[in-house]
Amino acid sequence: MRAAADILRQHRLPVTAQRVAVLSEVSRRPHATADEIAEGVRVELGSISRQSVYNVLTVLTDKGIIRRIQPADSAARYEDRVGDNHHHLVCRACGHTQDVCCAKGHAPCLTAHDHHGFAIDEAEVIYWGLCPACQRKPKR
Amino acid sequence: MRAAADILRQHRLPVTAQRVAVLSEVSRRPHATADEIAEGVRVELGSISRQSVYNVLTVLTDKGIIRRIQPADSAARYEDRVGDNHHHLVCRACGHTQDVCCAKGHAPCLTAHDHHGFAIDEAEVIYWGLCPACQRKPKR
DNA sequence: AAAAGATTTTGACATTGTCCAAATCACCGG
DNA sequence: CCGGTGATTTGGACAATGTCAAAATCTTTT
Ligand SMILES: [Mn+2]
Ligand SMILES: [Mn+2]
Ligand SMILES: [Zn+2]
Ligand SMILES: [Zn+2]
Repeated sequence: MRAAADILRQHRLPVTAQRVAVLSEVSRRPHATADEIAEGVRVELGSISRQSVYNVLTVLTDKGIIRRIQPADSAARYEDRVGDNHHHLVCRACGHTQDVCCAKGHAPCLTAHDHHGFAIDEAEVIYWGLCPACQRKPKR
Repeated sequence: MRAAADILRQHRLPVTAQRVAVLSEVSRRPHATADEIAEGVRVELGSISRQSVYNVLTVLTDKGIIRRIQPADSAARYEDRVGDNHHHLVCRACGHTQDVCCAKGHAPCLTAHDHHGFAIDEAEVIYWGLCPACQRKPKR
């Protein structure tokens, strides 16, 4: 995996400490929320504004360097792995998010039978359930 | 379709004007948000508190009378059609949401190849794209 | 018709984001 | 290496969507 700074330069984005730290954190901790990323970055950098975290995540997402996913009942999550059209397993209890390979190959990996005239560009699949840890916890 | 009041009684829920109106509105206008439902109910009832709309939607959802869906970049939406495991086509531009039959039969209609020990109870599929109307609008 | 329990309301509060203007920084050219 | 310039970062206000809790009101049941 290339260094964050190189990736930024490659996309002609000015290299700033905040961008390097946010991108590194996203790589280090897949599926983290903006807040979790901010925490991680503060360990590295000492501080970063909430707004900058959002700014950086947005520009990286727009450039296609990272991907944003937004499962129900959770803040948006971000990840490094782009372009491989994988899907997610999400725990209803703790929100733990796990990558899962696409059953088919490329996007869109499913075709709606009757697409009602929509021009579909992505089929998003989220498998909901309980992660192994939460299955063991007392149910109520 | 049975009258809202009957459905409520059938589930042993006290029948109130607010519940009847909210449930009717959800039936009448599939995939509406809580705010849109509130507007609709106010036409019927004159007024309803924001909190009651949420209370009613929550109890109806918990009883399985309606279903809540939460596409990215949109408030939660509600619908009548439960238990048929259908999916959705969502317009990236205007949020218009269209039902689409499940490619397979029952839930979970897809099986993750490697499910990483998760106990999966639902495979949620959202097809993203542009609705016919938004395809015609000038792109920018 | 009254009692008991559930629902509705009101108003405060939480979370997750976005908007804007001022301060600061990164990069380029000399 | 030093400014200048345009982009980025910050801080603070604000917006959207929900949730919490207590008091008032309604439904159901005797
Ligand atoms: Mn992933
Ligand atoms: Mn639907
Ligand atoms: Zn879990
Ligand atoms: Zn549209």
